[in-house]
Amino acid sequence: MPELPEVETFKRYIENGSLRRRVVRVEVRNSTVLAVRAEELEQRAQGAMFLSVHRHGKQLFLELSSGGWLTWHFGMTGEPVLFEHEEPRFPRVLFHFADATLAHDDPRMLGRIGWTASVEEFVRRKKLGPDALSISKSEFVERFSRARGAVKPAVMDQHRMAGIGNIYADEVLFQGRLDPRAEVSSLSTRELETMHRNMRRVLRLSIDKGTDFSRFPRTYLLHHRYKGAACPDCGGTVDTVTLGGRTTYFCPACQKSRGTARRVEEEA
DNA sequence: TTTCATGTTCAGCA
DNA sequence: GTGCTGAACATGAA
Repeated sequence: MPELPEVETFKRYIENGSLRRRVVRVEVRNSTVLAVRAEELEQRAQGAMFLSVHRHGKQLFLELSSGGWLTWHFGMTGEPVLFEHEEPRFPRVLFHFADATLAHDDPRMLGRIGWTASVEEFVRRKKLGPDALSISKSEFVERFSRARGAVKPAVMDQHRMAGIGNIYADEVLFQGRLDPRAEVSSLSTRELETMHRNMRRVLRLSIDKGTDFSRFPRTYLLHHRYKGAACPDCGGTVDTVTLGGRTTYFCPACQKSRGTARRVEEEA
């Protein structure tokens, strides 16, 4: 579930019931999801409280009353679940409060929980770009002006800008009727500014709707991510192509570009 | 049974 | 350094 809007929703979820409660016990069911030794996590979190939550891109940080921050990434299938009796299906790490538990529920175990002394230091070490909802129009234009290759992988590159993943990259490009294969350096400043605006609109709308896709406009492409789907705009058939190693859904009729990122030499 | 999946990382190559 | 591809991680769902 987790791209920027989902992680922002997780942030609010945690703020809404998991702050300032004492962690009486940390239970690690699968150390695969740990980016820190289990003993260290227990030592730092047990007896402590979560004071605040910060988000950068798809990364979450929980401030610990004992000092430093818990780093929490959700991978492809992770999510936080606060429960009292009904345990979720795939709890990998559990923070037990006196009368409730906050769990990292994650079937595929691609998420990671760790610790850092400073959010800034962590962002620097991971080389994460600016957050997609915080980046200014001018910095967006500047950073994408320096990129080469197809526009979609550039938008998903967390080093360039953090927060956009496969689903939202496709949606942002569809909203702007941009070909995901278009050479990013062929885009004008005006087109980049429009992309920045579309990106903010899509992310904000998703957060406003609680990331519930069923509440998204029917004009959105994300309702049409399956083989043979019809484009919500022109009714043509949605096509797929692999970009950045991920399946990309787009409407070849609506999303046309002057040039694609494929090298001419390779086509000869 | 096979294929795919809202992510990240790394090796190998141009 | 930049970009691209494929594989690995690990498991459920279609």
